[in-house]
Amino acid sequence: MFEKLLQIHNQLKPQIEKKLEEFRAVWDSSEERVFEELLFCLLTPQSKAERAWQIIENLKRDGKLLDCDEEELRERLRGVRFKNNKARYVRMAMDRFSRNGRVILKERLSLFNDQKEARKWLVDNVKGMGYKESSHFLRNIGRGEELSILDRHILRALVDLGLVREIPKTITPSVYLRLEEKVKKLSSATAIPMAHLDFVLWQMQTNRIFK
DNA sequence: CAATGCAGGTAAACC
DNA sequence: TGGTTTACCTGCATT
Repeated sequence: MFEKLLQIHNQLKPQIEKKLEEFRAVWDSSEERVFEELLFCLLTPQSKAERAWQIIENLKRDGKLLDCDEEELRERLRGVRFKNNKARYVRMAMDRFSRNGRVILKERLSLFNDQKEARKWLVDNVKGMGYKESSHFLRNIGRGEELSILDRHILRALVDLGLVREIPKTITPSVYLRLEEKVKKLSSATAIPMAHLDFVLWQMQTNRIFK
């Protein structure tokens, strides 16, 4: 039934595990490093990942990763889609997670034992972060192995596999959770870990090397 | 070269 | 209360 999936998984397994190892290293590095990933996930939707990182590097270089004027952020976010809204979200994230030049994001996330609870908290408390990007963020800091990042590529893969009839027009939280359950079932059925499945489905859909 | 369509979404208004 | 529509508003490929 899912031979293709298993085949891709076997082929990609070493790469995936290496990647997951890097994600865990992010969590172990520093508060600032984790905060960078949060900003990245705020900026990246429908924008270029390289551009998002470039902006974050520039903020770091200028000592403005934790505190930057919103007006200036708008300028810095040139090239990012919906930059005005996102500049506001970034500013709000700085307000919420930096105290006296220190980041208190890891500290806050440490309070959660359950990844889904952490995600729910992010969705409810970080403006600009929905289910997809909250899952993306948690994965990127090594705390999202149980979560699925349901972007349109992954959803198309689920449709191709016959697990979903069609891509929902609007993905509300409840729809997101229902779709994630399907991925979980697929994970169980194939014995491919959830954390691996996103990469496999992504690869299956785009047929490109992921970075 | 201008017009068009769409891309790893989210918030908020609307019924 | 919860699903649906609309605003946000850029880069790039296609026609």
